[in-house]
Amino acid sequence: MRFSFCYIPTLKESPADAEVASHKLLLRAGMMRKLTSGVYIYLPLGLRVLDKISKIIREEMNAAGFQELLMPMVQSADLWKESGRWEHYGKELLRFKDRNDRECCLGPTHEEVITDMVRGEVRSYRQLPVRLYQIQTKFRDEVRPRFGLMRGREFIMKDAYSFDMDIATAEQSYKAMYNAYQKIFQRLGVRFRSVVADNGSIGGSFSHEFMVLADTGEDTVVFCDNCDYAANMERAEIRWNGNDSELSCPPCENVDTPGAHTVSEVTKLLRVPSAKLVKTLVVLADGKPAGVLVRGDREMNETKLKNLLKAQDVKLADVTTLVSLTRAPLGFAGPVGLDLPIYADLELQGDTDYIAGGNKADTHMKHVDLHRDAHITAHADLRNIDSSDVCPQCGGPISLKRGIEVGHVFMLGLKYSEALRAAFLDENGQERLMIMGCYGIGVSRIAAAAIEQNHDADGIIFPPPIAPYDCILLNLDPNNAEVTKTAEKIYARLQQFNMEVLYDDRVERPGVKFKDADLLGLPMQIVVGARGLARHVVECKDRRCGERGELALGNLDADLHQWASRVRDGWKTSV
RNA sequence: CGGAGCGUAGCGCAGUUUGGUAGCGCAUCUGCUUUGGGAGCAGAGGGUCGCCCGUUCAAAUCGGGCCGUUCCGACCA
Repeated sequence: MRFSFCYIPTLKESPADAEVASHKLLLRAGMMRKLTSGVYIYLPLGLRVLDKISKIIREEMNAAGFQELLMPMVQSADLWKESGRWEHYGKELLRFKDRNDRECCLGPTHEEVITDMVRGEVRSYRQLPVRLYQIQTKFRDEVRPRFGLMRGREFIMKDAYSFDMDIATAEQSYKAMYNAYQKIFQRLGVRFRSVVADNGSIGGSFSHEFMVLADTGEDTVVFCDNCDYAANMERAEIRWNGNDSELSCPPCENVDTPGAHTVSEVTKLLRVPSAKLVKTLVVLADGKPAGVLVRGDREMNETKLKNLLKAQDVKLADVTTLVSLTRAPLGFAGPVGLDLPIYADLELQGDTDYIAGGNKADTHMKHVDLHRDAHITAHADLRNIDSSDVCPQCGGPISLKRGIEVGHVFMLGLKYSEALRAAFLDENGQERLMIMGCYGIGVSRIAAAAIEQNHDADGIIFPPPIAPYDCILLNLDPNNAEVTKTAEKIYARLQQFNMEVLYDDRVERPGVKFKDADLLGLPMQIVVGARGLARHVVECKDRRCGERGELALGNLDADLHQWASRVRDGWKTSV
């Protein structure tokens, strides 16, 4: 493609509203523009990247036995009411009414639509399994869109769905997708890990996430340094050694702690480590209040609590509710005498003699023995794992890293087939519900994640599999007949080799072209200029490592091939 | 939803404190020179200062309301 024919509006400066590298660079490289919050126009170059990603996904999905279809973005509310998600999905579901006053929504995901279709079609176990996917625009009215393509409201997603007759074949579908995802992310050229994950509002029985590792990731991922354990922090279990201590504890008593609302204020005042404190959090689980106890140096894990209480929604109680329940100002809630169901973190079963809030202004309580002084409804794993914990699988040391979720596979079980009555007759003529799975990949998010992982001060460094072009060819002096003749010849030759080339034939100064070439991040640069021609060579550069070389005009084909494979191989070893 | 910031030419910003003719850099257009890492000189075009209401002789500037947008938090597949 000739640059002079292209719409590639590059920018020298980053727009002020871009915060992270991928957002800035996608804008600067002329790959996208913002229309409104969380909604972007994909410009020609950006679209090529999305197409490359989609092509790889399609190939692996097809190879895994899934067929592509395309479902509508506009959906009727009826199906969502039937599944129960019209009430539970929350404000992310963009709802509106059509001219006949019928309630509709924009599809944030398609379990309802596809299950409705399949239940109308499939009657017999002979028709199963059904394995389908689509690549389509989704809309989720996110509370806080941010970081450009990383968390948009409108975004492109590949979503796949499987319907099986029994658990065994459903697990085959799941396994097929898990393996396909491994291949897809390997082929895309991103550094990633699969981790055990929580099912969240999609529901179902178990799931894995595929995480691109990058500091700007919004998720925290836990890895074992010894074994293959890897999990999302939301989900990472804590190994508790169960050291029930029989230490005697003196009777509890109040202690004045004027103005000490926070754990750090209390520890400072009483000169004790924060591990000797019990933090009492009052939460509302689907509107019902409950107390949650974790050690002073720990963080509560909302996902674990939500799963324990089987609640749709868990949040910290607002101050008014808190004050009326504890009869004390914020910061002085405690378990003793608190008339609520109380859930305590596992490790609080062990030691005794804690300091806790006194449910009274400016008062804490010391020598608290939770067994003796409080009514604990249940003990459970309710806190976030941290780097002082050990691997729940092998007991080895763990490390925490940031990740960007680019894929998620779910075993749904009966969640939707039950709600929407997706049933079939088995070989005995018995009616049974289909076992479902669903599998998502954030196509547009991958583009952002890949750039987060692969860029430098000069611009993007595309992994070759998703680069919009394989190569950029710079004609440094379009007014020089000899230079132009050679550049045109190389341009034609590259195309004969089936290389995708962006030919910079613009009447611009060399510096402009060099800067744009680095910014766009195409893997290989070929430079045709008078200096090189005087020595019967053109120059080339590997964008990734910056290595430069020369192609002899007399041996062009062979030299080109050698460089192209060098750039490819150099990339592979760096992933 | 809570907190904070921002909104002035296509982009990046100054001007707002202390009201008085709308500015700078980049980009764009014309001409000349230049031509291997975002050129130089000369000239030109381009803005209802987010919107509405108010105060004032006079509002980008002061007051009120609204809208948009970004960041932090809460939330999230």
